[in-house]
Amino acid sequence: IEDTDLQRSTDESTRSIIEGLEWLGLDFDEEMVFQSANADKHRVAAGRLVDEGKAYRDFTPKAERTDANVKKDIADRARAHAAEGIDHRSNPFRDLSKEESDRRAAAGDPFAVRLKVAREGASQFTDIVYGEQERAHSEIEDLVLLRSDGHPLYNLSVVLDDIEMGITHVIRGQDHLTNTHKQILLYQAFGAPVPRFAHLPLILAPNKAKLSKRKHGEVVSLTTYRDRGFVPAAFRNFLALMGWSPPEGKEILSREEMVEAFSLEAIGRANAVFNFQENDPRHWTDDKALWMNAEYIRTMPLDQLLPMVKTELRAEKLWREEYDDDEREWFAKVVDLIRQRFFTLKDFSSQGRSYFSEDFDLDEAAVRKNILKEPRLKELLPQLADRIEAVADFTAATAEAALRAFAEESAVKAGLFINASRTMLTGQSVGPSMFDVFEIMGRERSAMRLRSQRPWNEFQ
RNA sequence: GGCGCAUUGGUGUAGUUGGUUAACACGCUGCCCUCUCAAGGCAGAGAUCACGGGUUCGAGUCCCGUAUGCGCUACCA
Repeated sequence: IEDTDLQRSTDESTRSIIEGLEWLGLDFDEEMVFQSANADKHRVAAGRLVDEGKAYRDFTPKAERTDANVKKDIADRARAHAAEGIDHRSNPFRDLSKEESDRRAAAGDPFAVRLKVAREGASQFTDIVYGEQERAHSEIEDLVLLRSDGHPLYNLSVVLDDIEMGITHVIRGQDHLTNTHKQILLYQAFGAPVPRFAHLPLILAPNKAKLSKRKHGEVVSLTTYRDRGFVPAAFRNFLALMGWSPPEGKEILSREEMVEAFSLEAIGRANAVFNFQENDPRHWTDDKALWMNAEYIRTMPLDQLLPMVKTELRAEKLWREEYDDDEREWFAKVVDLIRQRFFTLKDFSSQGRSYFSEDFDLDEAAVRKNILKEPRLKELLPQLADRIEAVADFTAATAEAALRAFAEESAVKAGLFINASRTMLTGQSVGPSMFDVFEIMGRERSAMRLRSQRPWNEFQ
């Protein structure tokens, strides 16, 4: 956990990272290391570099900058320096004698510690994703290792911790590609072997801006996907496809298959756009992510889905202990039936509500189209309820036979009864095959709902 | 301002060492199936491979330039 900047790194932010990884099923084998916990060691190491002459104390007073205008500041200063013909890297303290430096430090003058970057030469490395990288030392400023308050900075801390942990491969965002050269200089200063690097393309917002929590809100947070009904494996699968593609072209991959198929070499170099429309609830996140989630919901092993549905129903106070006990089989059948057209786990408690509770809404458009449009239904539906109730061995097939027979007697199309029944029983105009719904709802409940007066009471 | 990285249909990507009609997934359109909506099946629209030069018999693939986007250039990470 790279939390060297204690002001920005909050418990909240690290908890969100950890929860997100856990939810995705990305667990880890070793202990979690907090960079901030090793600050003392990092300070000592920087001091050693000063003693060896590889770093120096900079007594220049700290320049105050705000996050908002750093980029502009940097550009402005670079322009000014170029105009006046001064080397922006020049620093009067770089070549201060050791005695003078020690004397001022002992006198209590505040100082930052900077790495003394060679003026000549270049650093290079082979990135596993981006290939050969080279950067002249003249492009690298004498980076600050320790702030004047003694606080170690990120570039120093990562390198030191990675050396201590024996890290062999550093895999991170492309935003660190050019920083890597500085870190290599540090590995060399400490006489440690340089690890392999693999930089990953970034994920951009639809307007191609870098995706950030501040600008794009909850759509970037993993916990959002958990809370809005994503199956972890589905989102993990979708995410894996941003910037990487499986060699065989098969896109739906289990964790095991992904481990098998994955290689750093197959990662692309262009940033990926995460396609979502902030103000459209139907497209609140990437369409393909939504599709992938639906695909998982309808095809994953039922016994893996059931606990997720249980959690969802419980959160919405729709869960009954019988579903784990006497009605276990029934519950599994309902879920299997309705999951076919659901996109998120949330749908089980919203669109699927009528299967688990008598307290469900009637969709007004559905009621008008399927029930109120045909006035005779007010008379016929209760009669249909009688017929349904009279069915001896109640199944989808026998319910269908009864309904069709009554339709013929009443000289109406079966479709009229079917669509009306769907709305009476589920409140909706769409859903699974109606006879399966009858069977699932059962004889009593079906008859009772067919006799309901709600459509006329609520919409007339 | 300097340096770096990238650029294939709306989105995610595939396109081996340059070689026929640029492939797949999502999305979109139509048809079939059908009690509705999905799913599924079939068909289809959509890309002058950012632009301009060059090398070559031949370039999405190689070279140069331009543009655009992103990143770094911080006593942020």
